[in-house]
Amino acid sequence: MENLEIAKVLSQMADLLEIQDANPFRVRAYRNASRFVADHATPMRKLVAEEADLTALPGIGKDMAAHIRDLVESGRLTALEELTAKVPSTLIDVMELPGVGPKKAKRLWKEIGVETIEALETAAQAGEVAGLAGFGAKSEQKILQGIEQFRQHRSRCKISDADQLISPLLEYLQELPSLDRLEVAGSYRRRRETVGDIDLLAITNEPRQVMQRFVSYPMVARVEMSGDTRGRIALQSGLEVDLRVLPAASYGAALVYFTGSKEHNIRLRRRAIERGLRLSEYGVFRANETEDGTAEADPLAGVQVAGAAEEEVYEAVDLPWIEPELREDRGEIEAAAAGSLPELVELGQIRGDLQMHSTWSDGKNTIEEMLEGCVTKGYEYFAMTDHSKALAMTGGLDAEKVRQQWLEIEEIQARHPEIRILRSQEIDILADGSLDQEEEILQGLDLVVISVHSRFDLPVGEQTRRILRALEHPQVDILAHPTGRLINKRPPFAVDIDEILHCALENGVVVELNAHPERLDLKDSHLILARELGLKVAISTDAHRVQQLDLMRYGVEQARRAWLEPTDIVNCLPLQEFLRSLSD
DNA sequence: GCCGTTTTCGGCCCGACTGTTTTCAGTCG
Repeated sequence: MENLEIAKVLSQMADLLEIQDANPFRVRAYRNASRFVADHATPMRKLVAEEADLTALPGIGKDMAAHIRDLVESGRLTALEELTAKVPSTLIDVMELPGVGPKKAKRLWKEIGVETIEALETAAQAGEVAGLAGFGAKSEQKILQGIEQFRQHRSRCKISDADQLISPLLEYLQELPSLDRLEVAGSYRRRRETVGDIDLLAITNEPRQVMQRFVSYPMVARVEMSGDTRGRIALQSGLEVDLRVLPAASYGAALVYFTGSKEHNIRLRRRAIERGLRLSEYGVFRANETEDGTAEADPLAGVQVAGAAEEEVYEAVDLPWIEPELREDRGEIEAAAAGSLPELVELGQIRGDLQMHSTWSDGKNTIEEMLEGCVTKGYEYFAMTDHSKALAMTGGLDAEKVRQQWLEIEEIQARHPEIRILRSQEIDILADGSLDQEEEILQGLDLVVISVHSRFDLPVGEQTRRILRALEHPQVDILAHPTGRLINKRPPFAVDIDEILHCALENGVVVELNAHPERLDLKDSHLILARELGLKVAISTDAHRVQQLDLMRYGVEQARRAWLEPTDIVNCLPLQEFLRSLSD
């Protein structure tokens, strides 16, 4: 059983326990374990096979370790079966609906026998829901609306789509003179590959005006909530946007809080408590105790010791400021406390782009146009990586065509001494692991990039062996988009990524982080593993037109999420050093 | 259910909004 599946079972456990009114901290333990397993690049089945001590993993104790072992070995979990005997597992879907949590799901089930979304729809349409205690006409309507949405689109929004969708909203809000500051926080600021919704943070002395403008944005499909300090709208695109309005004295604390992640925030708050402080979106306060010893209910009670800037919030809990991309509780708090935070790679440090296509195959621009685009970026070099002949639909190049292309490259290079063109190709890994190009051509290329474009459905063992065989070819330099996923479109092909990364390291092959926002392949947890192994990474745009050279930023952001520094990235090397690294 | 050199027991983050509750529970982020 793979990590994602194990994570799913653990999360189901959490949902079902919650419906049963289990100890909320027990529920949280399952959620934490689920999240950890989902994010972990090394397969649990491998750790189990090696008889590794699973309880050494964060958030995994004796019980979780046993659960994971059961799931790996039998694909089943007795504890889950016992739970689903008591609570129908289809209630998990019902809980996905907005406004329906564990308590209401339980009531729907116990009082009117609703176990599924379909049954709930029927009951709501018949008006049976509104009469239940805790429900009313509005919640019944909200449920019906939620079911509609549930069916339409459930996928998260790609970060690049979010960039596009919210920039006009930001401009619209910024036209308001009384708005002092506007920031996008949340997973968007952490630059996750997808975002569930958008969190906006506004600083103003006129909260009503800002909220009013927010809810009257022309692209609003519905207003879901609008109070004095918090509002929520759904755009016509389906993307939901939250706006929180705060005073300037709380700006830093609010930005920390709404940037998250939730797990990162929990750690910060715990540090605050350890120091006799209370941390909320309003600031850091010296904790006051009421006479009976309970916590003060007023969030602004006590003396504010920090809050206007992020730096001072971190300082109040004895930490340096932490880059948003790192705030996932994946060790950044410990590193910050120890003064060992990484010096994250920046876009300006990229000196070349190592995958792009031209009109020779399926690109839309000529080699020279792509060159000019790279010069504009200030690059020292770039690799011209048109497809190989197996990809006939892209006009892939056979040996003869490649030789012709070399002549053109030579001619263009002569006219453009300001940038080095690397003779390269994106060569298909055929189903048996051999490469789709003649040996003589492979020897003549400056850079050999390989990738899988076919037979995505091979069983995991076969797919892995196919790629391992290709990695062992002595001419190979870079393995491109190693898992083949397309976000929201195509799952990664079944492959043992752990084994592939190890094999790449042994064979001196660099792995590509494909910067295209639809790919972002490798994903952050894979890149973390690569870094731990000391495996180098290439960030490449895979541009098919000049404009797409701009996609580099998404790759760099993803790399930053994985703690990568410029020394981890081969295309941060100056040209001569990069060329030397290829010959090693 | 997890965790820990102050703890192996007793903690575990915190506040806003909605709807239906006539004073607050549930949900959400």
